[in-house]
Amino acid sequence: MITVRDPHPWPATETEAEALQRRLRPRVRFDGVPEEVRYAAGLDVDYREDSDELVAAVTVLDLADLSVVDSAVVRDRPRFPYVPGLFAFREAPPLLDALQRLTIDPDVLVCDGQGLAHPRRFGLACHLGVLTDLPSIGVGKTPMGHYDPPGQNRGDWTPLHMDDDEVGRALRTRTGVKPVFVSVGHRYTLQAACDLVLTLTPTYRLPETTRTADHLGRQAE
DNA sequence: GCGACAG
DNA sequence: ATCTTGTCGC
Repeated sequence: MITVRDPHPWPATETEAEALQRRLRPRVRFDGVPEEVRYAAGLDVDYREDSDELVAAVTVLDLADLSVVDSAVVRDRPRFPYVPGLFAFREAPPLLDALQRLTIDPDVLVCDGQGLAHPRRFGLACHLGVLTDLPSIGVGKTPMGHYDPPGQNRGDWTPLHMDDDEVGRALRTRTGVKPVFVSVGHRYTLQAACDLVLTLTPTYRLPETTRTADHLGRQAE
C-alpha cells in the first residue's frame, strides 16, 4: 500500500510553494534504485473546462505485456493555479489520492511532466517520488531546458541542459517524430529511465502508461 | 525591463 | 491544458 510521507500543509502562495520545493529538494535520492521493475504506473490529469474540476487517473501496467492490471480515478477541485515551475501544486493532490487507492503497488511512477528538469530541480516526478518514497521518472512532451535535436532513429538521444546542468535527455521514441524529454524523479537512474520509456513506447511517441491513464481520465464521468 | 515558461 | 488541420496507425 502506498502512503504519503510527512504530509505537509498545502501552500497558498507561490512564495510558499517555491520555499517548499527548496525544502523537499534534498530528499530526492539517487540510490535505492529498484533491481527489478515489473509494475509501472502511469499518471495523468484531465482538465474539465465546464465543471472547473480535475480528474486524476492512474494505471498500473505489467511490463511483461503492457497490460493494465490496476487503476484508480479521483475527481477534485484545483487547489492551486497553473504556474510553470509549480505544476505539482496543481496536480499532485488528486494524484496522491488516486495512488493510495491502488491495489497493486507499482515499482515506478511514470509522470506526465518533468523530474529534475525543473528550475529548482524539483518537478512533479521528484515531488511525487519524495512524498511516496517510490521510484519515479518524468516524461515531458515539452522541454523546459535546451537540447540539440537527437538523431532521427528510435532510441537516439541528446542531453537536456538547464543552466549548466545536465538534467535529462531528449529521447526519440519513434523514428522521425519529435522526442520526449526524460528526467529522473526519485530513486532511479537516467539510463534506466530511458530504457523504461523505450520499453513503454513500442508503437507511439508517448509511453503506454501515460496513454492508458489519459484515456481512463477522459472516459471517467 | 523583456522574454521564456512542464500541464 | 485546449483549438485546429493534415496525416498516420489500427
